[in-house]
Amino acid sequence: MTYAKVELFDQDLQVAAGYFKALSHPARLAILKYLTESRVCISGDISNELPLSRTTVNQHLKELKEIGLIQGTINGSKTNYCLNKAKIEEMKQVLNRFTDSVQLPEDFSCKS
Amino acid sequence: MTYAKVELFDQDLQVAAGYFKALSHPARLAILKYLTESRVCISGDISNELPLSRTTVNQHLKELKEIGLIQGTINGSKTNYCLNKAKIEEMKQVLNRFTDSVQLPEDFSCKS
DNA sequence: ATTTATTGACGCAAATATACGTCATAAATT
DNA sequence: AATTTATGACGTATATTTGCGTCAATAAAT
Repeated sequence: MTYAKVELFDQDLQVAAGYFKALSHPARLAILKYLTESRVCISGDISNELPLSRTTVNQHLKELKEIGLIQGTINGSKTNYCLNKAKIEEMKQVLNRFTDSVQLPEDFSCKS
Repeated sequence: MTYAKVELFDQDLQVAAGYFKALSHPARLAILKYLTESRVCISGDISNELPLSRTTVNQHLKELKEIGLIQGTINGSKTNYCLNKAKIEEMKQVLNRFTDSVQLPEDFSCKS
């Protein structure tokens, strides 16, 4: 998604890696978890929930927004952030498709 | 897993984020995929499969090894790398536990 | 109209990740 | 024994991520 060499890999691996990357920081997991529970909330509320400054949380929100997992709706001077259900479902599919592809057989063992 | 602030989050989020991070680069996904198909192989073989130098691939292998997803067995002058089935299963559980936790209800919609 | 919130954009410093080349080491080959 | 192979450790340059403070802009409240 970011480094030059990344583009030399198969498209499906790039896409999967992109989602994994979006989930690679606990702050972003915490945000998704919080949005799941509250369904709708404003960004300010979220930074109160996390041990990070408002600007840093905002940056994580931006990242999640850019990959499409959440969406922000402007409401007066506030912004309501919530999960993008369709995108989340798509992500789950992509992630499962990958993790399923590394399924090992019952009798597997490391033969050295 | 890496940044100082990461440790301020719940343990389960840290663990999940650690696995997601391990999967956040297509080279590592390609390695896992390749190991799944060949079951056992040497590191040199893998770098031939990827558009990266041997040392870079070695570094990705090291990362996967450190988190436990793969293991390397020294065999003479060669090293046989293969998947650590138990750890992979554990990872899948952790990842699923998280993704399941962001399951949204049928009637969900962004209320602004 | 003037403050007071609420946000996002911008820039900066420090920490990490990525990608490689070079070396050293040990095994296999000649 | 000398050479070739195979690997990992180490160092380095560059790119990206984190984390945060400051500012500007807009909305809300006084």
